Amino acid sequence: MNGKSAGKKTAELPVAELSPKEASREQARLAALLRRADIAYHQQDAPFISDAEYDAARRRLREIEARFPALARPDSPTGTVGAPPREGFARVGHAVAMLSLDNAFTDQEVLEFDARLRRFLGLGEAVLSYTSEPKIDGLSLSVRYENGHLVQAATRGDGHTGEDVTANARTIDDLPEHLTGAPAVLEVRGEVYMTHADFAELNAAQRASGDRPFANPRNAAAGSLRQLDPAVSASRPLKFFAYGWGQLSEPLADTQIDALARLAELGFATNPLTRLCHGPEELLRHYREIEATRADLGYDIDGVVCKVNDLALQRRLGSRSNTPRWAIAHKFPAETAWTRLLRIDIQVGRTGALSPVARLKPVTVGGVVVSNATLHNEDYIRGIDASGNPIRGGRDIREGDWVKVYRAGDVIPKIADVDLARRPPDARPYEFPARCPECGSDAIREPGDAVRRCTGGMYCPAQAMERLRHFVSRNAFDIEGLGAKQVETFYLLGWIREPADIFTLAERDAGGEKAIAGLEDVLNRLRGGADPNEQKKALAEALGLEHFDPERARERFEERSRTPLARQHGWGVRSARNLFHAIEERRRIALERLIFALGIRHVGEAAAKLLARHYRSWDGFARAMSAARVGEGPEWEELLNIDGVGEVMARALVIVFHQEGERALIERLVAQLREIEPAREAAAPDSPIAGKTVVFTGTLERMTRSEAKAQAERLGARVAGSVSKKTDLVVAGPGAGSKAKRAAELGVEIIDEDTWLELIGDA
DNA sequence: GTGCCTCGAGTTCA
DNA sequence: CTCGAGGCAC
Repeated sequence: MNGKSAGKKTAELPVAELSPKEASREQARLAALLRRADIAYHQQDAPFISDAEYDAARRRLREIEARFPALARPDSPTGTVGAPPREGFARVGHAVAMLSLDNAFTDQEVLEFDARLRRFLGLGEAVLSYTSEPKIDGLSLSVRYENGHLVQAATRGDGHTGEDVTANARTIDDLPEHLTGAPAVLEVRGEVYMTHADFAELNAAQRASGDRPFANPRNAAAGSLRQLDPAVSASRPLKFFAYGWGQLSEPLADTQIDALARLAELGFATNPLTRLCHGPEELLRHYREIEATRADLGYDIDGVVCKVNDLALQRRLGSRSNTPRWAIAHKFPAETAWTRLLRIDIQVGRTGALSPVARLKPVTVGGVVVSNATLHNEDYIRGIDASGNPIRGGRDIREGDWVKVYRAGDVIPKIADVDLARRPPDARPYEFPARCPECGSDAIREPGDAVRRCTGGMYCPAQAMERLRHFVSRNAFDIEGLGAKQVETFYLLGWIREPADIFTLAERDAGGEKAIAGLEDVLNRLRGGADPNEQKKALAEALGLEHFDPERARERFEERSRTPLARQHGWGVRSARNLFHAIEERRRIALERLIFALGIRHVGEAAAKLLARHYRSWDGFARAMSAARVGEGPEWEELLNIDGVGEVMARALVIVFHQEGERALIERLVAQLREIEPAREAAAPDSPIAGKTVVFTGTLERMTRSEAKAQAERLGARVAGSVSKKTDLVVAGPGAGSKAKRAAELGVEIIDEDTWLELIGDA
């Protein structure tokens, strides 16, 4: 700048032009201002500066702290500096789930979306209005305001539980700290992103400081928001577009477009390209407009989001388990790249499924280097199914081919095309192995099945190892310090061949345990003895040394305390002990985790939960499975009658409990456990439906079936899939058919949805 | 038997 | 994230 700038008041200078001294002065001024403002606002309820001025001051202070880290003080009112870096982020539950969106890739799919909604709503030929806005390629954030104050910010996570990134979110300029005239509770949802310009600058700085540059703006934004030290986040140029909301104490508006306008009024950035569109043709036109300007936007977008404008209609349409019915993401075609397919490998999964994987000449697709891609199954590689029909997306793929790679959903690498012109003349159609490449057993394909499976069962090393990995996975036994990698190592060492072995590991490692006990003895002697010479003598003796020598004593000490495990690379005495401790703790396990951990085919997390809730205890479950016979008898009927269990799953369960090898494996495991916690008892034993068996049928209008089911279970009822003598109550919506009829025949009480809601006291 | 919808299983890379 | 398939309503 020019020499005059020195004469300007410090408060007016851009932060970049401040000398360290000026910065320090300015920092003190701003900190004092903010502190006074906070007191006036919170304690005296008499603000003397506007929210905008407050935010500007806070932003400036943050900028100074980011640029002059030496000035950062732990008591800074920005609350962003000096906070002790934490282990990770606290988990936060979302009061209103953050759902993901259904995708559309073609115009056709958008037209179908519109047609589906009009059919669902019974609108006939009437035109539905939608909002249409760019889909920002960043990461979703939910920001909670209470009485106008920003109190919490959370990432999406799995949609139900995210991570608490409040301190970091406070450093985003587009997020006001205070709102005026907002509902008492307001959760704003939107996308955190980084512009191309900021991204380039950040990466230049990363390179200059020797740090690794980020692959793309989205990764940079995600990495910046998930910094453990908020001061680092503060120095990153993150931005935010609001596009929706979660929990609200009062509605924002009657339509999506007005709600967005309201958010903009409150001080949030909303995307300027948002339009109201009448009917699907306008949606498609807007999509093309946005596609045309995509390159000039200055930030990444990966499509356009269409939402039903009328919020009352949104409510009527409701949501499926993971996606709202009233919105769709119309995605741009994914980026692709050509590369050479070097080789096709076969992997063997937990259930014995043989999956072909393409090993590729590494190639960059969408900023990420890809060297593997899934090829799904046998038919996919041949491009035709078993009956000779071409399959969707399938190609005749051969080793040596040039292939076009893309990342489905911007994540999973897949093969989109094969360049036949460049196919090597000697390329042969890939011959899918008929034997398991891991154990040599026959690999067969059941009729109607898409995958070929190894028949080696628990005797196939690949399957055994995959089953162990599944056993220790997050929703199964989840043993700290025993991840997929560790089990793999232990499996290869021969220490763990089946789940029960995990629990005898400590015992078998006991050579070391004894040594540790011996060392403790030595330590005790050291602490007890008064005479240093006596101590040395005692120590030498305990370590089997003739004379005391510090170096040799230490060597011996280490050597003695090393058990087989502790001798492993990356392990030590302490980590081994921690592992054994974590394993001990898991001798107590929730029933549903145990059932899931068994890795029975078709029995995933949801099914395991169902079974645990139904049978209540391990004994009840195991006895029923052992007593059941496929296709007949009361136990079989009971199993099938669980809502969500069909014949295929029931068969898989019963068969496992009747195969000698599998059964013995389960028994060996259970013998190692101390306590299997029964499924949670009814939360409300005094509710009117506690202990009753309820069946839902027909269309429920006020809630989804799964919501109704979850609610009934919370209140202590069992939800069954079909009506029998044991059914106490049938809740029938419009369109109920055979089930209501059968209930009437059996004299079971039938009520409608409203009566049901009244009954459970939630009208 | 057909058409949702959800779940299970397998997948990649940072 | 996606595909295939199980389960259920119609």
